[in-house]
Amino acid sequence: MHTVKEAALMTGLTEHAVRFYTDKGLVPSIQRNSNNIRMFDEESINWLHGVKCLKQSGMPIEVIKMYVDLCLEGDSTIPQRSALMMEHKEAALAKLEEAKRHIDHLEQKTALYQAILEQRTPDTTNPGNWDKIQHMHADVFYSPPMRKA
Amino acid sequence: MHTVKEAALMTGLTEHAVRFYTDKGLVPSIQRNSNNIRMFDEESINWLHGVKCLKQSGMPIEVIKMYVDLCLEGDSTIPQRSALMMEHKEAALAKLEEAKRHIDHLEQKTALYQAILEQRTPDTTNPGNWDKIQHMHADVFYSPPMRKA
DNA sequence: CTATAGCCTTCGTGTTACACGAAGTCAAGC
DNA sequence: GCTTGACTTCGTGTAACACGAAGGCTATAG
Repeated sequence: MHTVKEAALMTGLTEHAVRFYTDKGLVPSIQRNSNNIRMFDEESINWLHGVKCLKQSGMPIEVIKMYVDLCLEGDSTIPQRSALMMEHKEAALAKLEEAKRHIDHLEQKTALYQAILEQRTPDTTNPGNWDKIQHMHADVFYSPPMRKA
Repeated sequence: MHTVKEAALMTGLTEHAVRFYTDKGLVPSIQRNSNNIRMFDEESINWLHGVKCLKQSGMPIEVIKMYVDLCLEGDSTIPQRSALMMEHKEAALAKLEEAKRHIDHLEQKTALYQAILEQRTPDTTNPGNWDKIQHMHADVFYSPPMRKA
């Protein structure tokens, strides 16, 4: 049996978030002891993990709540739950793909910066270098610094 | 040259967001025509893409603004920009890893649901199935629906 | 010439998922 | 008996827009 503080540590959530989730009914297995203190058993910790997973993968609290409520209604809601999860998984996968593209983008930027820095500030005054330099800077971010303004 | 609407379409942002970003100074290359209308050239579209990338990978607008301002200061800020990007890339990578774990989690859930559904509602009334059923439901999400309450 | 459409502005409110602090209340342990 | 740690409610703040309203400009089409 764990307290809020422990549950927070175990899940990587803040105490605020843990209380918030329990108060919203996202941790149905939770119990209070005689002193009204939230007691988390392993199952409750699992729910917290699950809620964290769903939330961090983009599901709004409201929808998580719906899902939890469906769980509480018993086996008859399994088809709906399944559909919900499938949909959400697809959405999360799409986001993951986009995140990968963003990472690629960032990789390119950092690689460019590294290339520039490893050249130890190429001699900008030597016209012979200009092509190279222009080209190098050309995409960091996303053009040579504008001096238009 | 593109209008706000076009820029929104091209980048996948909303018009609101595009105006928001330009007003915050995140698109330094943007110009207004004689009728005070925002005109996006290719460079501005690129900035929008870049801002979108940074934001969606978790960078707060405020920090993006700092980065853009550094860009405008010229080559002398390249080391800072590089460091900023490296840090952000690392953070984004960490998030990506976590996202992957979440996806794994979701895969398991959906697989479990599929398994249950493909068995076409196993006969819950037959005690011979109970072990199987209990076990199957045991992790969907994250225990058999509580009937404690 | 006027009507419509598209762009602009500012204003104001709503949203999500908390973060944070304050104030006050318990119960347990030293 | 005092500190500690848990609890409560209250209230405010935040980010990054979303959305609508009101009002104004300009270009174009009929």
